[in-house]
Amino acid sequence: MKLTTKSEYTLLALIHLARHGERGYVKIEDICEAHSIPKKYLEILFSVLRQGGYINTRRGSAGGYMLARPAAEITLAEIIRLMDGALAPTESVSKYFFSDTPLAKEKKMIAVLGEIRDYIAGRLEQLTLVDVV
Amino acid sequence: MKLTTKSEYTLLALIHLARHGERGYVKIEDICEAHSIPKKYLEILFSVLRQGGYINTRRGSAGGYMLARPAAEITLAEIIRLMDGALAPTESVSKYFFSDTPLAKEKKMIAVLGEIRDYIAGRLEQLTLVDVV
DNA sequence: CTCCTTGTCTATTGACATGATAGACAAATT
DNA sequence: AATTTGTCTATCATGTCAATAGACAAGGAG
Repeated sequence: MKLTTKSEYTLLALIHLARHGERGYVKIEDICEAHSIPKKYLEILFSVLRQGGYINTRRGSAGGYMLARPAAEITLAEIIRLMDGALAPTESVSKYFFSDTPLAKEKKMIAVLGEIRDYIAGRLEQLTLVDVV
Repeated sequence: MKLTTKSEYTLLALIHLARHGERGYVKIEDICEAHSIPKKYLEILFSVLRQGGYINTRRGSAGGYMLARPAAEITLAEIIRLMDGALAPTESVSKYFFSDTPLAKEKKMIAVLGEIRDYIAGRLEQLTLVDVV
């Protein structure tokens, strides 16, 4: 499991959008100023969110970004997976990538790590943006 | 939290030593062959373990490596911390590094991540080498 | 219709960590 | 003395993270 500034900035920005709610589009610069995020960097992260269908955009003045789905339907797990990859501590215990890691043959290690993965995934899949706003 | 091949190779090697038990020193090459670990790379990892007091060494023929402490007293948590750093998902929820991360001001996020950290740390601190041999 | 505002795209960068390798050196056993 | 093994220093390729720059496209305001 990885949790880089990609996920962190993204979650911050999404929380910002969730707080702003239905009151129209939010300019990227407002978000960046509020949380000290480099503008050009957040643009890249937002382009991933847009392609993932999480946000709607509008250009021109009065343009900006807005949540495309209800905050209650966006889980922390999917955002982190989208930005930083699988939640498993190591590849060999990821549900979707059964590629070999050095530990792959140590069944007890795999069991331990799998258990931790299940906890992390379970917890983060329960939580949505509304829980952290 | 990070779990790279450093921790993975190290855990594998320690498990190997634990299985060999009191039956004398184990050559690094035997370990490498058994688990497909690059020899020169494992040497580096072993030097960290030695400086940490986890293994004893002996040179010359019939030399090699041996656990310096009972396997039951070596937790998975300390090995992973030694090789890959803190167990917390992100710096801002690490017990020892309260440095600022972007999420630092979002109390609910910190609570969630702290909870996950506590679970991971608790689990890995309970488990020792004998549990995974 | 034109200007201004804002998002979109392509690319490039520096810093750092990971994973690995090579070779000289030191110590202990036979 | 010869052989075996660990120890040390150094270097390397690759990839990711984090950030920045600049040209371009689209929409709204006047």
